[in-house]
Amino acid sequence: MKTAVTHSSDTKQKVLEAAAKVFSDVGYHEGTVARICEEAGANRAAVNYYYGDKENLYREVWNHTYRLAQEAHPLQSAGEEASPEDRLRAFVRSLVLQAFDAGPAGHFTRIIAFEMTDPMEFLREERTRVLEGLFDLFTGIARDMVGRAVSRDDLVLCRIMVLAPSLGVGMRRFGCHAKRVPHEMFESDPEEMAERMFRFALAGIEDLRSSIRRRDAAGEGGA
Amino acid sequence: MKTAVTHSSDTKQKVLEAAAKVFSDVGYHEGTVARICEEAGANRAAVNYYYGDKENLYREVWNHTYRLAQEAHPLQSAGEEASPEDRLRAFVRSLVLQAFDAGPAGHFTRIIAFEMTDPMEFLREERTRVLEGLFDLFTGIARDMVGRAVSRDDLVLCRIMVLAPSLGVGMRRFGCHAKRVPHEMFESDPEEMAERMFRFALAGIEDLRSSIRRRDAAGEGGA
DNA sequence: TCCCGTTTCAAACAATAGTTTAAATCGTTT
DNA sequence: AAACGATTTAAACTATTGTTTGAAACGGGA
Repeated sequence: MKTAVTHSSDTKQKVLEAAAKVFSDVGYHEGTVARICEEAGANRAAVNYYYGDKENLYREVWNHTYRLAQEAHPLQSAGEEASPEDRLRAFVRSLVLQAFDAGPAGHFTRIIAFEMTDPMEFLREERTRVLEGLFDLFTGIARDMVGRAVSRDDLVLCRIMVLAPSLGVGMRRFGCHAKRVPHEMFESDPEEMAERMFRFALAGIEDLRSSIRRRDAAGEGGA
Repeated sequence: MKTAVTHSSDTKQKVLEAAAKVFSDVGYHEGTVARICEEAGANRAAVNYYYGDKENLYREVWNHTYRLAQEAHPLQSAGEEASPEDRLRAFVRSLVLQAFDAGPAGHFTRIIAFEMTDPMEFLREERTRVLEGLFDLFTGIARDMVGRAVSRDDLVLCRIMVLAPSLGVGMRRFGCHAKRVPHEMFESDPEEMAERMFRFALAGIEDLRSSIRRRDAAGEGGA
């Protein structure tokens, strides 16, 4: 059977992988189809032939690299029954390992970084889906850790203090002047750095929790 | 006197300000000279006439907005004699206030965000100067807070955990799906949020310090 | 071998954006 | 008012880039 795609050349896949590499390296605008096709060893017309246009290729890269990152370092690894602390540890660990993955699974973190500062309008749907999932997952963990009396600002505070470093760690330039990806940013390995980042965040969250307790106690006492 | 520039039209200044707004909004690539000149109420050729080319205009915008941000919320406000805690408080506060400044002084934070993910090669010098100053200033504070036995990784940890949120707070998209600048991200005012971010960071750093003490004590005991 | 759909390719095309140019305008000085 | 330099303007120019096109090459059935 499979009448049509008999010798199914792997050009399509090659283009996708090259695009993932290029886009994660220099972003959508500077990632020209000429360069992508060159790195894929294909003709310039390959992008349009297989993916219609550049925007659609970018969409496919987004979905593809997201899947790769999730498969390599899934965010939901700690089950629902685990303690909030362990769930946060697993959460931070996954993001950091994704960021430092030197292979294709590491592309997604850098693409997300581009999308945070310079969101592509045509990717709104896909981006929103992923980001909302990420934020919701984290918010659930933070809510469980801080306790019932958590306010909206408390959650935003946690989000900015935990997510910004966890995502930003894969960003260029945080290793001061790393040329490209800062894999040599830490002397210790990513696993250990993830654990240390988790502990830093944990201390902040526990401090927040106790300050909320004080705030509530004072509020009840004064009322 | 002033033979040449007698009626010195303010077009040059208008273009600079429009460029600052546009570049901080959509970045270098999407910030076309056409749009900049339109917003400045000037002719398309104004950029080249007054600034030579687009790259040079961007450079001027970088320096100009940096100066504005520094004048509005100077980073060195706490003197050398202040306690490390107070210096960190002032440091975080300045960055957060810069990020949330709704006027021209707020542009720089967003331009820096673009430069972190997508650094322009031709800006290397200027960018390095600013970033190195920022990193060095923070490193000095962190070193004083954590103590003598601080390692390189300790400092990188602090940098990523404190700088990423302080810079990232001005980034789009951290307010989940804010259309553009997330000034409505917090319910409380920037001053209070800065204080809370400082306290969160402080807890993390103090935890780090005590864990280093334990590490050293164990090391000496075991040796 | 011939046919036919698929894939590859080089060239042409169209759109965008930065830059240049030369003429026109304006304000000041003489 | 004439003259001069500085500024503004519209149009042309150039380079880049995404896309389209039509022909050529390929590979497996009939």
